[in-house]
Amino acid sequence: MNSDFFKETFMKISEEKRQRIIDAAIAEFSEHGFDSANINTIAQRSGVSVGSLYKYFENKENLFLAIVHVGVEKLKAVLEDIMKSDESLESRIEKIIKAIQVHTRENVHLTKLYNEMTTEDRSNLVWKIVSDMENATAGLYTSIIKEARDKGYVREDLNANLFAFYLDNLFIMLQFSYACEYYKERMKIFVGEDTLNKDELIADQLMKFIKGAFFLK
Amino acid sequence: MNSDFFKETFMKISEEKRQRIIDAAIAEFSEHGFDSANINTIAQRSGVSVGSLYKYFENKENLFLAIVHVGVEKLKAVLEDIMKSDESLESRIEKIIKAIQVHTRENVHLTKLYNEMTTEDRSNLVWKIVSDMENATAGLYTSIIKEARDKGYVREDLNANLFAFYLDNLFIMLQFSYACEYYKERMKIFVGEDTLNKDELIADQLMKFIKGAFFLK
Amino acid sequence: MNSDFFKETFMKISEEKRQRIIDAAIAEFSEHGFDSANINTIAQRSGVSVGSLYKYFENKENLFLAIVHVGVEKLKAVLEDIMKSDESLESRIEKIIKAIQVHTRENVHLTKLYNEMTTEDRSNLVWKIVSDMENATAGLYTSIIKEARDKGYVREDLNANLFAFYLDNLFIMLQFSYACEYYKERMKIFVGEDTLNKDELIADQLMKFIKGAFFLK
Amino acid sequence: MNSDFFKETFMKISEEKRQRIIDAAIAEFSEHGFDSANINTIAQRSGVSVGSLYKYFENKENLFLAIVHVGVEKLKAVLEDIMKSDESLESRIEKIIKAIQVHTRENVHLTKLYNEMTTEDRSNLVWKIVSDMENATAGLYTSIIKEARDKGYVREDLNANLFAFYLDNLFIMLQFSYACEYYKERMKIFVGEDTLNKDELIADQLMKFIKGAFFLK
DNA sequence: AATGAATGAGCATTCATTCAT
DNA sequence: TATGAATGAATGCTCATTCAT
Repeated sequence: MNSDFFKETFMKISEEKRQRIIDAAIAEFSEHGFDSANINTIAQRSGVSVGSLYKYFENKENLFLAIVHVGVEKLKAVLEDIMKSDESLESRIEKIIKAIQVHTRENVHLTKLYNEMTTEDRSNLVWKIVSDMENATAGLYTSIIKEARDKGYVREDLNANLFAFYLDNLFIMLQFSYACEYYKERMKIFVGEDTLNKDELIADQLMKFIKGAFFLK
Repeated sequence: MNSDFFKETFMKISEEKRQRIIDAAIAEFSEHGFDSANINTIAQRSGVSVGSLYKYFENKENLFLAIVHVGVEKLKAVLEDIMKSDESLESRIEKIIKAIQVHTRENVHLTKLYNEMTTEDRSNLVWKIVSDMENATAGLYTSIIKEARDKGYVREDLNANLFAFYLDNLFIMLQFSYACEYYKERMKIFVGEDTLNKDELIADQLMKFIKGAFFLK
Repeated sequence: MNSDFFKETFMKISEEKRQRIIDAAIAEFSEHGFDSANINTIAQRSGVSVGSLYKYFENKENLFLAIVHVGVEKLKAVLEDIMKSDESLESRIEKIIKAIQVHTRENVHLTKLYNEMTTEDRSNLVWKIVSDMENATAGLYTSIIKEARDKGYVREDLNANLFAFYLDNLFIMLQFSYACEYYKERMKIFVGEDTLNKDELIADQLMKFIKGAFFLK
Repeated sequence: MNSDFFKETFMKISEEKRQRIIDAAIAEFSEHGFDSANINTIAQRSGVSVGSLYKYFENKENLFLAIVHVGVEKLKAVLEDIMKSDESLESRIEKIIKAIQVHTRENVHLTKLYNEMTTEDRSNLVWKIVSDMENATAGLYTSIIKEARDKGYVREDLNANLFAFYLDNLFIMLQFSYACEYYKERMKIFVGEDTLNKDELIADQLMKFIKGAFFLK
């Protein structure tokens, strides 16, 4: 963990307690946003006193940033894992789509938090944490696309940077559509009520969409 | 205007005063988010007393919802205007992209507000307002795509609903990338610092991306 | 009143309410010192809501400074009134002593506050307010002493500045001895339990002490 | 040491550690006042755990009182040393003035603490500790003055108790003027900026002032 | 005996909402 | 109808004190 946001003491407590705090904070922040999130509630939810919380984190903002950091690292790990294999662009994209479906469902709060972050006043600070990941994935996408283009696997006339951008846009919206109430409702309009059972359809069609965009026919 | 969110009195005041209130509220809510937005500040900014504000709107939430409603209607008008022409799918998509670029720049606050809305807590209420528009656009996209598919203009194997969904996803992210700090920063990673001067490139490549996804070659 | 410390709104309320707030604040601050003084208690004591208090004063510190200012102005008025007459040094000193006895008893809280002030961390800020008075009285004392010296009424070998300093020191201690618990107890050691009935003795002997110090015999 | 304020355990630790605690406490209390003084900071400053501190002292108040006691004893020693010689009143006063100048500069914290003590709230408790010294010095001053008066060395018409009182008042103010920020600033008004280099002048004039008050001419 | 992590009551300050004028 | 002063509940943060190790 990046210790810019928490004090030494936070690493001295039991792994289990640390996790309880992180979980409670992610839940609270993702449900209410930064301003309305209640530190006292986080303390209660995690079975820790407010005083202790302030022993671990300088203030509310740092707790928030630490939490964001955790979320980012988790997502980064998932994506890098996939991207660093040496499979084809096509199969990597397919894997990412599936991974997003699984990871997002398992980390709904984290994804909500990510959406929350994009609205904050604090986005400059937040940006410092997230940019690391965004840079990493952007770079990966772009280079893989370039490689595929140079090998003649995908159309020549595409701008690798922008295609990577649109690709990532589709992925981000996919995440939100699985986690955030608003986007979940919105997806129902297109997919129907039982979105849960349509994972495969959603993935297949997205794959088709993306392949069409990228590949020669 | 939909009177679910404001009291009769709001329609009795001058158009100009009403607009001042709406503008001030949009600015305040989009800058600080729902919770941190300050009703007293909105009153000041719009040159109206708090007392009056509460004569026009039941409470903070209703003011927010009324504002959201305004934003939605505005966006809806832009989109419907474009979609209701009888041009080809391709040229309509092109027009939407350009329209988003122009409209978003002119209505940064509104777009931020839209992002804000997608955030928890109030999303159920918000959904009631937005669903109307989302349904409309979703329906439009889908039917146009179906039509094009039936006419053999686009690939046969696409699911019109889902392709419409991904299309709209790309549009939403494009809006945010032009208006919200976080997404603006993120776009820079892919496009470089001077995103302002790359409107055409961004539009062209997005067009290429979408055309590839949809069209036969 | 010096408006550096309160907001306009404070002058818009009724004289009576303003006085209640000032009295409550003086009492609270003089009893507990700056840090332990409780704003919520001041609000209650003065029959005003906390919210209102914060409408009148930016924060706790400004309320404190405003209060100090009031006290200083009051004392200043008393002293200047006496010093500006054109009586002899001797009779002016006598009048000051009597005035201190009366004023201090009538403004016990204010005098306690003055003692409190001398200990505060905040003494730089406080100093700005008080220095005005201290400068005024110091100047007055010094010039009167100089005048008396030049006229040959008092000993020639005295340094007017320093004699003014010691004179004022005696006056300050006299005030505290009438108002602050600690100094009251201490005075009893010298004067006996019923200090209350010994005003005259105390004044006479102090007069004798000072006259001896100043005057030729 | 008077064990009313500390537990047995405090005497069982090394002299050096004890001194560290006392020094840290004097510094903290004199810098911030009783309420804002931070026990945890005192623990850190003295390199002792909070737990231990509470093993030595029942609570914050008792630590404060113990500290006050130390300060009082120190001052008492200085004064008694001087007063118990059998020199003349005049030379004893002179010695006290010089001693105050030296001692105060060496024990600024202690003097600030003394001023702090005179403040409300705790003054009853404090009084119990200080009264011992005040009684001693008051008695000493008074008896010496009486003696001098009976011997015809000083004016007959003075009330020994009250003259002792005023004398002590001058001494107290001298101390504060050398140690406490507020009083230091105030002294500058009378003496000018470089008070540091005017020790002799200050002492000489005070001597003159007091001698005038006491002695026949 | 010594430690220092944990506790939670307490307080300054904000702001949605009300209501007398 | 309009005003804006008044309200007071709510919350981030601190620190004296405890107690398991």
